[in-house]
Amino acid sequence: MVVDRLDTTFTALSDPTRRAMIERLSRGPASVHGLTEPFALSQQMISKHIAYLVRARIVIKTKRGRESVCTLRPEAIKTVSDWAISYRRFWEESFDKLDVVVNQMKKAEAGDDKKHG
Amino acid sequence: MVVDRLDTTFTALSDPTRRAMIERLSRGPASVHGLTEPFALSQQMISKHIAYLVRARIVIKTKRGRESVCTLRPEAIKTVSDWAISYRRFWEESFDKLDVVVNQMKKAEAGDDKKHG
DNA sequence: ATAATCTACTACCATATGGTTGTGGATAGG
DNA sequence: CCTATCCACAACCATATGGTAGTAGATTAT
Repeated sequence: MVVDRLDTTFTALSDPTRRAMIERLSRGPASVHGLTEPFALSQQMISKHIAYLVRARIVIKTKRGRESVCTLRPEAIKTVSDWAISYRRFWEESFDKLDVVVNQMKKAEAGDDKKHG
Repeated sequence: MVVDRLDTTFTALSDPTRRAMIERLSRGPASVHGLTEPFALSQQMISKHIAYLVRARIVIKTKRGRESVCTLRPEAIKTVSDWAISYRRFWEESFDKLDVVVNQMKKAEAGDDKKHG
């Protein structure tokens, strides 16, 4: 079930329009029409973009009369965060190593004035 | 500079082979050949996948003799984490609301036995 | 020098994606 | 009922991407 949702999730996130949609939806649900206005794109393209978000289960669409209301799924975004954070140890270690190097350089510089002429 | 690196970054992350490469590289640098073996893909495809990671500045390639050594850029992964975490407030609020709903349901259930009979 | 190894470059194919245009269905409002 | 609005569906196009096959360049080993 949780299989390769990461594929469709990251694909959905690779487009700036869709990320902007997420930003918009993070402030509350919106209809397809409501999502069309700010983006200067055709209604068809907006629907297509929404389809990618729905496929990745980032967004849920609900019929309400003649409108389709789009709602953001918080868990989906958290999934991305979880993926990245699983490498937290890696980048923190790297930054620690960088600190060590920087400090060594500072020490070397401090006792190294004569060489720089 | 920081422009739309998110586009290429998320595109790079949308493929399971490339995510596996990142996993591999998070445990240390590797040559193209070293990355080819575990994946049962042609050398050409591996190079192509690496190209996507390089384009997104997730990986850096360095020539060493006849080899190309690939190194992971920790900052790149952190960028993804930062993006997701920028919505942290959103999903935490949502989960809080969910908690409220769940608690209300529990309360309702507790004093509601007669209706279900 | 010759051969084996590591990598890049090119051409080629199928599918996915961003985008347009046209249209039809369903609902809301006059 | 008639019309405007909201949305979906289909056809179509250009480009990007996953993948294969063939080959050539550069470095290492014999």
